[in-house]
Amino acid sequence: MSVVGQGQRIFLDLTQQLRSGELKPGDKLPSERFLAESYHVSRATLRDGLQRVADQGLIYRANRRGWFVAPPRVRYQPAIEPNFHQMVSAAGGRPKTQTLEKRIVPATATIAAMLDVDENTLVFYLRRLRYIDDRAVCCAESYVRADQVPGLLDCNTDGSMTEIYQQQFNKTYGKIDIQLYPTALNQQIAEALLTVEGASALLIKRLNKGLDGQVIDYELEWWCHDAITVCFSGGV
Amino acid sequence: MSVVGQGQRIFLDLTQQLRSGELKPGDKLPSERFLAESYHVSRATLRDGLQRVADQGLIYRANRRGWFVAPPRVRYQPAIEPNFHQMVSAAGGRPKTQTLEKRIVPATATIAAMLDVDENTLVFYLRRLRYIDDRAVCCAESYVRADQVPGLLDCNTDGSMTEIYQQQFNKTYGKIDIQLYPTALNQQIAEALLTVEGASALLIKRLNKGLDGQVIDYELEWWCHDAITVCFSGGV
DNA sequence: GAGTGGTCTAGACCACTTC
DNA sequence: AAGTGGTCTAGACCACTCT
Repeated sequence: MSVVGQGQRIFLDLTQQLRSGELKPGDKLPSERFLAESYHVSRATLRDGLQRVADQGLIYRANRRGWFVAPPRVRYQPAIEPNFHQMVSAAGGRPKTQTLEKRIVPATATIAAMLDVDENTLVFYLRRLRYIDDRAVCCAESYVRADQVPGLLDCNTDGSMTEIYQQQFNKTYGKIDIQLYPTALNQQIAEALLTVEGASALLIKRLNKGLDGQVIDYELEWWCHDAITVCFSGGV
Repeated sequence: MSVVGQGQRIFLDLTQQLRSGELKPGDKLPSERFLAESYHVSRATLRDGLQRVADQGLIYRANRRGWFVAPPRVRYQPAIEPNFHQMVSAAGGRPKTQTLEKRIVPATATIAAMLDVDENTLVFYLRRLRYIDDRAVCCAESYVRADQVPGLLDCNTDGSMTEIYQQQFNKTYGKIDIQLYPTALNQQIAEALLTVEGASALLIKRLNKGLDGQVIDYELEWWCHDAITVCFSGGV
């Protein structure tokens, strides 16, 4: 099977154009109908090719807006550098955080177990969007123990939570447990990220403890998979 | 936009069947034509629905063989437990490793930089397949410094490399640096994993150093994304 | 309002797996 | 040999974005 299909041909050609710099980060690709015609394929086949490029993280799709060239991935070291703004700035990008929602909610069984509190204990819930260069790349849901950082909801949460914890409550992260799942976006998250339901994503679950070993918060981060490279170390 | 499309309807229904246990891990789904007819949709739409389920990691596609129910993910802690056989056994699965290729090759610029040797230095190259319960879930390419473990290629590499290092060469891993990319499979790897070019995958790059800080090997692991949950810790 | 992307149909042909 | 998945076509209609 060394025959190259049409979808693969388009993938190879676009990949080449992207690597050679003919297309630059942030550029919008021509319309699907135009591209399909230039490759002499049907729109379905063209979209297959585009999807392959997107799976590699070289382009991404903005819902109903078209296909765009993805910027280089940002190095994300969740175990040692949980500060989004510092991370993006260091990589030469413009970070932004927008709080979509902050409420007090009763802990579900799952959340209660993670936070090490009783079910239905009231906890803070935050939903925030992370931007790099005006593109929403991450939607983060945080469940925070109210007893650890009372009054959190009165703070401006459009910056770094670690800074708030430290400056307002004198709390610093100790151990951080991280789980990582390649998965797909549900409708709500997809909408927030201006992309489509089912778009492939990286789900990072973080359980953050204080220096005293007590759980501070539990976070679900839904990342556009093309935006980051996750890095960490182990061993001695 | 609260209208649920056909693809999504199929996704929801199959997800429900999988969670309820009507379909069990390893089961083959009915043929696409049969499913399309039962949902009263075209094959293209049916495949869209199947793809969404696969993106969640609940089913997977075996090239030309059909769609199968995926077993639960195995916890993979690359930073502290690099032993595949132990990991899978602990999770109740049957692990297997098959060496596809072992050769001596000159280091390319990239590989030389990672291994901290001169370009074109001769290094060991291994390509191995990892199985869980007879399903190939990972294709691993290793570049090993010959000066660290001379004679490695004469060993049976169908087991754990860390054990060989330790028992034959008295070498133990010290620091491990890990990078993680959600990406898509190329043709060669896809073929080895009995899946299709472009299937979404998790690429894990590991740089393994000895206790003396010298690089021992550099490994590229291509994982079927549904097979594992990556876990690690950080902080104090 | 024009153009575009999102979704879907109803076929087709081939190569491969399975029986 | 039959059935299946892999790939592709040539349309269609709608809802949304863009200008």
